[in-house]
Amino acid sequence: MVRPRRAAPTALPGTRSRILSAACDEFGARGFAATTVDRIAGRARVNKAMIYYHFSSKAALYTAIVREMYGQIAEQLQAIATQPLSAEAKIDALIETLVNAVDGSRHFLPIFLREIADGAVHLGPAELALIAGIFSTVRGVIVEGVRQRRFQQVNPALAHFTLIGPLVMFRASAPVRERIRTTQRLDIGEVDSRTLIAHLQMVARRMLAPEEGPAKD
Amino acid sequence: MVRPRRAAPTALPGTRSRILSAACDEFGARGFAATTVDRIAGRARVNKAMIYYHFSSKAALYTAIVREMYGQIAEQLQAIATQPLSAEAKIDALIETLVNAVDGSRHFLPIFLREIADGAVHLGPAELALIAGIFSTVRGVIVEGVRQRRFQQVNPALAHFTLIGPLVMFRASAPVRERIRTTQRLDIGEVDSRTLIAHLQMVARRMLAPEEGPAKD
DNA sequence: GTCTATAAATAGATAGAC
DNA sequence: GTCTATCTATTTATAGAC
Repeated sequence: MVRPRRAAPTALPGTRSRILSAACDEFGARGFAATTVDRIAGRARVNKAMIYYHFSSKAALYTAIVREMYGQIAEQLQAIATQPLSAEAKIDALIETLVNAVDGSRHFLPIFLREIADGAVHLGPAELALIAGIFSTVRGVIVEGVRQRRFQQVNPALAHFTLIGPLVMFRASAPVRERIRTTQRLDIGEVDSRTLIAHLQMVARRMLAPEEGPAKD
Repeated sequence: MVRPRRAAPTALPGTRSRILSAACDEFGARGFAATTVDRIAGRARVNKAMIYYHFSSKAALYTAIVREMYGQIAEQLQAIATQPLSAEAKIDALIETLVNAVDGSRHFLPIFLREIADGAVHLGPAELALIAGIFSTVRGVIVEGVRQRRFQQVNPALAHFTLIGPLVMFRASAPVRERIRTTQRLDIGEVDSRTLIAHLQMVARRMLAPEEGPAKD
């Protein structure tokens, strides 16, 4: 699926990937508008003109990053949804994969949150399709479980965001919590990936459990 | 608490509030960095120089908006937490108040989400204290319920974000869902305030219910 | 592929008249 | 309080040498 980049024979090693990595850092830390091409170039240790040699514009560089980031996670989730597992097991696996993806990339959530806040104005149909795919996969498993009467008659849209909302907001707000902890003397608390996964799976189990009779565990 | 503005005797009516309203629209729609003082001036139908007469800088205008927005909700939540109610009733009331606040302001969530994503770099101690107050109030009710054994032994930080995360992400993502619905033919679904409140209260009740014996309702 | 130099547009902010 | 005009710095993007 990933089209191999034809690197010119005389290319310096990794220039393009250094640009991508630096841009990811900058966009993740500051957002699209506040990020300057100058800073990306400086961080990547290349001249600014190099960025325009490899990418047609600041926006094209940004969408390239979004496509790579969200393409990976969309694929992983899709793989889970198509496995022959119970709806409960798929939910657990989706949660584990989402937490690992979020905890594996410092920039995944900041970029995601800003696109949500911006109404995805920086994204084209291709990137929007990836986000739609993520949404569709999670939602599909919930609908499947409800149809099979394994889950209670919950609104799929609300159940969907009850799965991802706590993860997204808790992990994304860590820097703000850290500022609050130091300047306001209020420690809200941190948890490791394993604890977070267990909590989200507990919430999902309780939320989705049918009205009568407890969930099977 | 709100210091009354001394309007100069000859002031045109509402200039300052038109600026605040226009700035709220612009910051909410585009974020701090992408918003220009020119656009705010145009929307408020005042000259750009007027903005600098009323506010010392773009940043000061922004923080004034944040203080007003988050000050109001912080007060409302605090009022609930100090009432003589059971922890369960306080949770229900907090949820209802939060949903109504979110649904009552088009710009509340976009601004909040971007500050989360940015690590609150645009906020000073005063604005940070307001956000800390919101966090502290919600968290305090959870800790209270756990201490009274009315809630199960849940991690307060995780329970906290399980309450607000679904609300924030579901409502904030409505514009993106709308784009997905029209361009990707995927309808994830919308709900009214009442349905959203009921769902969040259901999730809270199930999440917090003690291990043995159902919640009292 | 990589660089220097610069174009062209736009940003935040201010001076000063009224 | 409100406006016109402008300053200064910064930004995206490109031309052209090597």
